[in-house]
Amino acid sequence: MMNYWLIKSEPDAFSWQEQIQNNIEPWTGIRNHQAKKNLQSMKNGDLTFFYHSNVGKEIVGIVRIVKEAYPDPTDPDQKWSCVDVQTVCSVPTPVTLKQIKAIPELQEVSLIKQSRLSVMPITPEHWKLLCNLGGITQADIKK
DNA sequence: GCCAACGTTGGC
DNA sequence: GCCAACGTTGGC
Repeated sequence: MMNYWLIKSEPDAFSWQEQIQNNIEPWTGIRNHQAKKNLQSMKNGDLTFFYHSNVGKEIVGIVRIVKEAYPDPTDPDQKWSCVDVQTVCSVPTPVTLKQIKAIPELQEVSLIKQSRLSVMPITPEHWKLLCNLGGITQADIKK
């Protein structure tokens, strides 16, 4: 059973270009309980949108979970979690927040409803729709 | 346990 | 730079 997610990053702090260069990246620094819960629900192979917050405000890429939740090494108390993500592909036509807000079917996505949440689930229906908007094909996200 | 004060995120 | 939304802290 495949699950879909969306993670946010401020490009000034960590951009999609850096993700591409690093290929596999530990997703550390999450300090919110709901986001932590979502991190811990991620399974190897799950696909995740990579969203640029603040600058760009658009979905720019797709990554895959390659290591399930483990203690965040950047947390001295080791009470927060992180996962490892691997670059899958870029989104040919980045999907902007503005676009998403303009589409009635997408009004329920957490990106809009819980604008401060940085790790959130995406329903399969929304995933498919967002892929279509971004020009992502099934072939792009196969191994 | 309530709530005011304060800090952070993120869109505009 | 502003501010809404929301989380956290600390006094009571």
